[in-house]
Amino acid sequence: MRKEIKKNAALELNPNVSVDCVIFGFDFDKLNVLVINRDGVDGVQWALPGNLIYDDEHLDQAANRVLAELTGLQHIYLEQIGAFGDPNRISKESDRSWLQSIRTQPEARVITVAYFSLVKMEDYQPQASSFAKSAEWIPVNEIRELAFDHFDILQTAKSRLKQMIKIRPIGFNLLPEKFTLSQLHKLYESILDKPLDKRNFRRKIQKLNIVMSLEEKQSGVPHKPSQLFMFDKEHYLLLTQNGFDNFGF
Amino acid sequence: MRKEIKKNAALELNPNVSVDCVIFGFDFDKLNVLVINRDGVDGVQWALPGNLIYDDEHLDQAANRVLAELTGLQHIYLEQIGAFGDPNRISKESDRSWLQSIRTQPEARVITVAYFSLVKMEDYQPQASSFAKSAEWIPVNEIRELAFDHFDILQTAKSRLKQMIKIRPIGFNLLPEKFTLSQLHKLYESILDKPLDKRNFRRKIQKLNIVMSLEEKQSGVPHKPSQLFMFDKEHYLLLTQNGFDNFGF
DNA sequence: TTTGAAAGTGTTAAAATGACACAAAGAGCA
DNA sequence: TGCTCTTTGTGTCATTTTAACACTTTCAAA
Repeated sequence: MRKEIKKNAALELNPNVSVDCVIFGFDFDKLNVLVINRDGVDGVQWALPGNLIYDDEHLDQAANRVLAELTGLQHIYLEQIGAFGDPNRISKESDRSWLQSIRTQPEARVITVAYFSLVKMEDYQPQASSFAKSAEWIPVNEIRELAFDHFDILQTAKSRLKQMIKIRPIGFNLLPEKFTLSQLHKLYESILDKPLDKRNFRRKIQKLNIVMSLEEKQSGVPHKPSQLFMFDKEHYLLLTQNGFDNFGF
Repeated sequence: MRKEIKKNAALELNPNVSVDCVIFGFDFDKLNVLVINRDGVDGVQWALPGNLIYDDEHLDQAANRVLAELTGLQHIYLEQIGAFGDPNRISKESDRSWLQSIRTQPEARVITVAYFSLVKMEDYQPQASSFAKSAEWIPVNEIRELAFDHFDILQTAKSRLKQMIKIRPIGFNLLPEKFTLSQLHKLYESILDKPLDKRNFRRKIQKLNIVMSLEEKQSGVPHKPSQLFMFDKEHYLLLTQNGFDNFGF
C-alpha cells in the first residue's frame, strides 16, 4: 500500500530538497544514533536515514515519511535542526556512486533539512523489524565518519540536544515509562558530557516536581533496589504555562 | 559588475530553494525589522528581503548576496534560523501575482531557508541608500502581516533572538560602539519583552565584565548625563573559552 | 532659580548552588 | 547464616545569586 503510493508519486520527487533524521536512543549507559547501512557500497558506510521530499509534501511530513520508510519508526515528534546545503556536500566518491544507483538526477544540487528526535531504545529493535534490516544503533561517541555531510549534521544535533535538555525535559523521551533517578542522572551526564553531583542532581530534579515516585521498586538487582519514578506530564505543562524556561543543569 | 555576474548566472537559479533574511535594528526605544516593499502590488505589502539561490552557491553566501542586492547591507554575520517549506505557503493572491511578475517558474514549490542578524540602525539608513529605495525599518510590534510565510519566520526569529540573548552578548551588535547602560537596559527589555529591574540589571552586566566604562559622558542631554561604555570583546572571548554559556536575565 | 527628566547607587531577606561522606538494602556465594 | 559486593539514598553548611525596593544627583530649558 505504502509502496504503491510511493511509486505513483515518484515523478513528483523534488530533486533539490531532502530530509535527514538524527534519532537518538539511550541504552542506560550512553547515547546512540540510528544509522542505516547503504547497500552496494564496499566497506561499511553509515548514513542518517534520509531521502528526497515529494513536491507537495510538508517538510515535517516528509521527515516522518522517510524515517518510517527506512526504519519503520512512526509517530515520533521530529524537531527541525536546520538546513544544510554545501553545494560540494557530495565530495566523496562513494557518495557519488551511491547516488548514481538510487537517484534519477544524481548530480542535482540538494539542500537537506535535518531533524532530530529521541526515542526509547527498548521500543525499537531494528534487527527485529522487517523494515529495517539495515538500520542499526551506534554509540554516538564511536562515530568518526558518515556519508555526505551527515557527520556535521550529527554534531549540530548533539549540540542542539545539549541546549534543549536545559530548557525542556526532552530526556524523558529516552527513558522507559518507569525509570530510576540514577538512570535519569546518567542520561543527563551523557547528553551534557560532564559529571553531575549525585545529590545535587537529585535535589534539583525533585524540586522541579516533574517526576513522581511510584510505589514500586526495582527487583532482581544484586544491590539495594532503586525507587521507580514516572515523568509527571501534567505538572510539567503547568510549569510551562507559567513561563518556565530553565532546567539549568 | 555585480549585476553582470548576476545576469550571467541567472540560468542557474535553483527554482526550489530561496533564502530570506530577518534583520533586526534597535532605535533606542524598540526593535525594528528591515522589510522591503514589493513593487506592483496594490496596497502596502511588506516582505522580508529574500530570493532564490543559485545552484552552485552556499546557502550562507546566498543569504548574504540576496541581502546585499535588495538592501545594500554587506559583511553582516547572518545566523540560520531554519527551513520553512509549507507547500501552500503561496496562498494569498497577491503573493501569487507578485511571483508571476518576477519568477520564471512562479508555481514551483519553494523551500526557504531563513536567516537573521542584528545591525546598528545608525549604520544603515535605507532611504539614503541608492540600492534600497524600497527597504524600510518597521517596529517589530507593529507588524501584523507579511508576504508568504514571512510573518511566521519573523516570529521564529524573535523567539530565537530571545533565546540567544541569554547565551551570547549579541545585543551589542544593535548598539553603537559607545553606549549607555540605560540603552543596553532598554535593549534587553525590548528583546525579552519584559521589564528588568534597573539596579539588578546594572549589577549583573557589570559583574560579567563585558563592558568597559569610558572616560566620556553624554553631553547635551537635558538631564544628568550618562557614562558611556564599550563592549569589551577580549574579555568576552576569555569568558567563552572557559565554557561560559549563560547571561541569565 | 525652579522644574523636569533621567542617571546612578546599596541593603536585606530568600533562594540556589556546590562541595562533600557514610549508612542501608539486596543478591550471591561460601 | 553471615560475609562481600554493589548501588541507592540521604543532609549540612558556606557561599553565591536573586529579587525587591527609593532617594539623591546632574544637567538643560524655561
